[in-house]
Amino acid sequence: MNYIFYDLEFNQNNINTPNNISISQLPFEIIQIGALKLNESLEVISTFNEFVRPTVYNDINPYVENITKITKDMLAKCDTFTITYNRFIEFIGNEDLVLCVWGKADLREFIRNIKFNNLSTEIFPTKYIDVQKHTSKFFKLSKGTQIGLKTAVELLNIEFQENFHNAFYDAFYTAEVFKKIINDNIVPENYIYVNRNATKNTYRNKIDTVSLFKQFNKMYNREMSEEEKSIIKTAYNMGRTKQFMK
DNA sequence: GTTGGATTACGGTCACGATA
DNA sequence: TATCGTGACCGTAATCCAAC
Repeated sequence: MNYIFYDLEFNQNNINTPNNISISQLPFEIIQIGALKLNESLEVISTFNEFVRPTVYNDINPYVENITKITKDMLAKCDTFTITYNRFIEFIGNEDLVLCVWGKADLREFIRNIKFNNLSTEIFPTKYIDVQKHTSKFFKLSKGTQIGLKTAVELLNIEFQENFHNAFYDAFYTAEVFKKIINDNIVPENYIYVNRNATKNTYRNKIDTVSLFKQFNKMYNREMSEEEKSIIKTAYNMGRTKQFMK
């Protein structure tokens, strides 16, 4: 089984350059894919490093440009996502493989970009290892706390070669971290893409507590106490559910 | 069978920390 | 700056069970 360590750099909407694409459709557009293929002995057998010309957010968000050092000019002559994705699929090959990523965001956004470009997700592997999750476990971090890649590299005494926030080098560092923490408890999982926006519950509206308490203040001609506010809020919710209606 | 209290399961919200 | 995942917390609904 081969390991594909990959990382992505994204561009996102720039508030100063509005476009016609709904942010929920494609909040992050991939502008760089970096990857390393390792064999079962964790030896690098091939690499992949390509920039992607954006077609949605054509101007690089200043924040993204600052941390990635990727400029609009650098991407002007690059291929679009569709072409680069096909080359990436060729790169990973047909062998048995597992994707290794630093956090599940790179899986989610990769699939979202594939779907947005009307490409097939059938050929995209679903077997993955979240190296960030296992590294957090390795360092026995409290639940909900995820270690950053740079911190992990420092704590594991991995030699710095390049700056972070470069997809290829971040993939490289992810592989180096993995080599340090690998153990028998780390097994591949199956990734299921969920479009969060599509599953958001829309029937429940938020209570305007400010207006609600203001109304009570007016009715009783005084400020409601914190305890009273709590009771009012609970009673209001009970009324909405009609659970005590006869 | 009905009632009412206790427990459990589920889902929504929020804060936090991570990503680019 | 925008977005998302995770876990804690909270409230509601469903379920269980004892008492009658």
